[in-house]
Amino acid sequence: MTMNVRTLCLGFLSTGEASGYEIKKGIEDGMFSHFIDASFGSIYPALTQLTAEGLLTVRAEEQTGKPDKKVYAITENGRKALARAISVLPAKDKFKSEFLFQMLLHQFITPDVMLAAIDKQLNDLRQDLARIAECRCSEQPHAGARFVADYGEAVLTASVRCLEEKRRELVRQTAAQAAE
Amino acid sequence: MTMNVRTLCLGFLSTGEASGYEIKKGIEDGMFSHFIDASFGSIYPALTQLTAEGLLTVRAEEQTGKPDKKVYAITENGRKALARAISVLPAKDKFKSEFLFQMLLHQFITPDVMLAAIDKQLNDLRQDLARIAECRCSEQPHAGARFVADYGEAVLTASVRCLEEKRRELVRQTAAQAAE
DNA sequence: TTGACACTATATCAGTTCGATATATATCGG
DNA sequence: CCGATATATATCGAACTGATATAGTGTCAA
Repeated sequence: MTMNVRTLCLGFLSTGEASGYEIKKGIEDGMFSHFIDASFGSIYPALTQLTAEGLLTVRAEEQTGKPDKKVYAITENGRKALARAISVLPAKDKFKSEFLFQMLLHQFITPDVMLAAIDKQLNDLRQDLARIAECRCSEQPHAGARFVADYGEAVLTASVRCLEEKRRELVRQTAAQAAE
Repeated sequence: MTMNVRTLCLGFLSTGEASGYEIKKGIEDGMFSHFIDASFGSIYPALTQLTAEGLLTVRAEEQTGKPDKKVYAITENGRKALARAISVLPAKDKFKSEFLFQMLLHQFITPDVMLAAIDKQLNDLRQDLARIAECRCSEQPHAGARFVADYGEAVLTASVRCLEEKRRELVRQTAAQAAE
C-alpha cells in the first residue's frame, strides 16, 4: 500500500472538494485523526503534484472576510489511483509513544514527574475519546466511519482503564513509601 | 521531551552496553518494540554523534565466526543527558494505521480485499501479543517493563476483540448478500 | 563443492515528512 | 490602534525511513 500524503489527500478529497487548509483541519478533527497525521509542509506540495498529474483539479475561490483559497477536487483518474493504492495488504501499524518510553525508564525520573506524565496521558486519551464521540454525532455514519470509530473507542477505552489502575497503584506505593 | 533516536540509544544503553546492530535488534524484539522503532540509517549516525559528545564510549570487539563490532557504553554524562531528556511532559502518542485508512475508505475495495486486510491485521496484533508474553518471560520484569507490557497487552487485546467481532459481522453480511 | 540463502555488522543516501517560520488578509476584544 | 486569533499558502532545514552497498561467516541442499 502506497500510504503517503498523496494517498491521504486523495482519500480525503474522495468525500468532497476542499482546500489544503481544509484538508489539514479535516484530518485533525475528523475520523482520519485517529490513525493519521500530516503537516502543511507535505500537504501543499502533494496537492500541486497530484494536480500536475491530472489526479486532481484546482479552482481559485475568492472569499469575503477570508483570504482566497484554492479548492481541489478529485478526478476520475484520481479515484482510480486511490482505489489502486488501497487495494493492497496494509503495512503494519506504527505506534510511537514518548510516554511509554518514560514509563519503561522510570528509574530516571522522580515520582511526581511520573504522575504528571500519567495525568497528561490520561487527559490526551480522554480528549481523543471525546473527539470520536463528536465525530459519531456530526458526520453521517457510513460503515467505514463506524468501523474506525468503534476500533478507536475500544483501544482508547482499554488504555484509559489500564492507566487508571496503574495510577492508583502508583499513588498507593508513593504514600506507603512516604509513611516509612 | 527530546524524543529522538539519540535519546532512544541512550535509553537502550542505560540497561547495558551494545553495538549498533544489537540496539536495532533489541529495539525490534524487546520491550521498546511496542512503542518505538528506529532504522540503521538513524542509529549509526546517532551513536557516532553521541560518542563525539562524550555521552558514550566505544570499544572495538573482535569476534570469531562473526564480523567485528563496535560496543558502545553510556557514560555518567550520558545518564545525566538521558535523565534530563525524559524528565519533561511527553508529547502526544502518534499512531499510524494504513489498515484503518483502508477500512474508512472501504467503498473503494472489494470484500475479499477487506477480509484479507482484516486477517493480516489480526495476525499482526496476535504476533505482537505473543512477543509481549515472550518479553515477560525472558527479561527480568522490573516495574517499568511490567508497566509497558500491561499497557501494550491491554491495548492489543482490546484491538483483537473488536476486530474479531467486526470480522464476524462482515462474513455474515457478505453471506447474506451472496444469498440474494 | 559450489551456489543460494540467511545472519551479523557497519555505513551511506535519496526520498519523505515534520516542525518551524514567513507572509498576507481579516475579525474581534481591550 | 494594538495584539491575539483564525484563515490561507508556501518554503526550508532537520530528522528519519527504507533501500542499497559492502563484507565476513555459517548452513544446507543440489
